[in-house]
Amino acid sequence: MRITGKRISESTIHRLSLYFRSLGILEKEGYVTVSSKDLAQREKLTPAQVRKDLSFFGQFGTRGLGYPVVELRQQIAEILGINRKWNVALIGIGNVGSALVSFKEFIRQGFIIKLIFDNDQRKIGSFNKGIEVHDVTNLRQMLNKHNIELVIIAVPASVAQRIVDEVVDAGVKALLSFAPTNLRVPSNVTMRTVNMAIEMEHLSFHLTNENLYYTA
Amino acid sequence: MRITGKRISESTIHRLSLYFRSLGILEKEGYVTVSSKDLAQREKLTPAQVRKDLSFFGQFGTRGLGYPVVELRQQIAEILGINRKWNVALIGIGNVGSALVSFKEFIRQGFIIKLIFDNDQRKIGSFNKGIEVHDVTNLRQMLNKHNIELVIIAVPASVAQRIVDEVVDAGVKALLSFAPTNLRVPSNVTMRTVNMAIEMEHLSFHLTNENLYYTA
DNA sequence: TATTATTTGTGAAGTAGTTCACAACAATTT
DNA sequence: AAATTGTTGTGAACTACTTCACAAATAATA
Repeated sequence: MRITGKRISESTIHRLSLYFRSLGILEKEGYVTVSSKDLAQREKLTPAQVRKDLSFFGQFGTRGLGYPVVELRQQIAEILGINRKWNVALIGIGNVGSALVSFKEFIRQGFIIKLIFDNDQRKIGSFNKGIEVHDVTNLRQMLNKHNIELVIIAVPASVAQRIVDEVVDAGVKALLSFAPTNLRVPSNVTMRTVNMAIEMEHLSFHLTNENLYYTA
Repeated sequence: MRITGKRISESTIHRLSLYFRSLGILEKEGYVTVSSKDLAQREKLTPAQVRKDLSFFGQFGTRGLGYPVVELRQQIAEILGINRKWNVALIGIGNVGSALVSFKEFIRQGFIIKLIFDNDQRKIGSFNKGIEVHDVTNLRQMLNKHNIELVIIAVPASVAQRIVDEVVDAGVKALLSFAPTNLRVPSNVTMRTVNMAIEMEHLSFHLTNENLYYTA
């Protein structure tokens, strides 16, 4: 466990993900070191922001030279917890669920979908990308049996809270939800929500209020 | 055009979307008015935050009583620009694209997918949810002809920037991208990016650094 | 009608996040 | 080997965002 004593904001974590990706590209391009200035430029940030973000977790750079690309990438992977595999379950194999199963980036990052659940008898027993679809009735015991650490919720809004409660009850501490509804989880559980309608609303806001004075 | 003279943060816009959804539920539940306290509770925010957010755009409430549910919802719809229909084009009808076409929330919010594009000859000419798939070669002229105001990018990372450039060139001012790569647009164009791998990395960060002292 | 209870709207205060600016240090050049 | 250049790491300053706190206004009650 890393002890920094300093608060880490969600924005910093988000930017670490961005740095991780840029460093992957830099590595492919053959760069050995990279300066905060270059990294900032690629992500449209300030060099100070990059240095500050990294400084929360240690001193990775060399003055006068910059950061070692391969090593920094590995360090960030460790910080983000993506230097290992995670057992993931997907609940709901509708349109969104199907797209997620095929999302190659997940596998590449070590997020391995081990189990798929649905409540539709026509889907149960079928296979998606080689993964069998299980009856959601057996949710809790299956999650435990397969040591699932991370669950993706891709079910209709109407049943989402019930499923979330069961998942939390099974001891899962991290959820990614695509259900367009407010879901409650205990404070020791992390849940992130992806709501594409809200993303669209940001865009329509900007189109509608083109000349409005707003911040980044 | 609304002139507030004050800066509106992206967080405020995001919360307006949340309020809009809560107000829809409140309306269904038969509430006539709602206090900032109640609204805040539903979204796990502070009452002051709710009032401050709304105050950027006008005075919608009545002291001692609260906000009129139906009217406030309509006002927020107007602010967000979702009191009308928007012509949307979807580029790339792979896994993600297919999921988006079926996403009912889009239609309900007035985001109408008018055109679908792909570069795969086997898909061109076929129909998805009643919408024909067009050859991406004709992108620019089709976008103009159909008055597309908003484009969703669901193509592989490798071709995303080229497509984005064409879309921008066609005069589109708002893009939603699902391509897991850094894309550049001019400053007068709004682009939002949904990257599910980054969402997963937030989760694995929290699982990995469970006891780390971090901010909301 | 007067009094009490609510709840908004907002300036002020407080907190969090970003950028500045420079000492410290490493690499390169002369 | 000294001087110059480049770049990090970080406290301080600044900016943005959130919460506080209360006057003002309305509704409910006596």
